[in-house]
Amino acid sequence: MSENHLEEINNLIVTEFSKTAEMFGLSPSEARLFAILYLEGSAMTLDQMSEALGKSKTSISTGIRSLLELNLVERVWKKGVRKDLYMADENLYKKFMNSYIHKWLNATTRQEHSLLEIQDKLNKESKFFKDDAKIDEASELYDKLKVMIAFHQLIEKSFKEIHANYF
Amino acid sequence: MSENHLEEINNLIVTEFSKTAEMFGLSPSEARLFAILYLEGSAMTLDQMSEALGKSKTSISTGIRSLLELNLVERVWKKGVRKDLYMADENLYKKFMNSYIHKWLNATTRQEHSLLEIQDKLNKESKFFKDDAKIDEASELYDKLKVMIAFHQLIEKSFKEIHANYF
DNA sequence: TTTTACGTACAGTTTATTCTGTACAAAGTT
DNA sequence: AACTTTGTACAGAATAAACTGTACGTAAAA
Repeated sequence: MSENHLEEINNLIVTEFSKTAEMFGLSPSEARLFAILYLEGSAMTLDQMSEALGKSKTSISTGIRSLLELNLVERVWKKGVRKDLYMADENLYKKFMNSYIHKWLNATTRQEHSLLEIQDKLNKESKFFKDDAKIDEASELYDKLKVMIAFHQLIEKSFKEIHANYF
Repeated sequence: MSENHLEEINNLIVTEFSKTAEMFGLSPSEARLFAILYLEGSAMTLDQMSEALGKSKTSISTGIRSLLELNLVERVWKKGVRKDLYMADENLYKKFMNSYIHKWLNATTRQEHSLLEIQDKLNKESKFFKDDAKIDEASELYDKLKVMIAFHQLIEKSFKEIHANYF
């Protein structure tokens, strides 16, 4: 009886916490996998997670790989255990925020870089424009690019500040 | 010739900027729609966007609705124009960040609330537990819940700070 | 060495998302 | 009034994402 209650509450927590993980950019299935692992507290094998989620081992395997790449989960080793063991970091806030901020910083600097390249390209090409209409169009594009690049720089600044404040 | 070049550069910018918009949680199609609209600079009709993206008007219509809900786009009115006109806000940073932060704050407070309710439920139920194992399990769940709730509160704090710093 | 267990690549299937075309209501035009 | 035009609801089609089962390489166990 009370077994069921705990089971049910556990499920509620997993469901709710999955939503939070989704906010951090995890897909619904990655999120649920992480939630299960986090709530378990200790290391789990692929089979255990497969059992807990009712999904194939293959599916869990790819899911875990994503979480590893995001640095939200790590493989641990335990004496005498042959299967791979995986564990969610205890320090939720730190891990999630770190992973998230880095994802943003990576993406935004990369994108800023791309925009700078485009800007450069536009610069070179627009030298050959004679037609006034084209020159105007190019100049408008140029302005937009400037704004977008500045936008990226602001984002970078914000995320760097969060990072500096909390870690 | 140079027409093509501008065309191409425009397309590069749209593609690159879409990725940024995706970081803010837009789906790929929403992102591209926004990028088109933003880069255009002036108001566009559904038909124009449909043409520009090579998608059906129905598709644009639903896409625009999403962007409206996210408050990233607004409907504008122009004398003598019968069709609906939509425009992306010029102030990228402000709009995106605002939309983003509010999305986070909404979600995280809602989720925190849910967790508190679950905590309450667990509290009530665990009063009836006699079995030691169950009591331990309940207490572990309780601890996890506490951590998660604290996690949400930290997130809230972070996002409120960003909001305060920038607006 | 042979056997068994484990994890993942890959192909195919299932499920979810996105898109299209038709139909229709609301508003504009003649 | 009849006739256009415009936007969206809805159902079905196309596309993308998630999942499964089989197959196989690698490593531990017998």
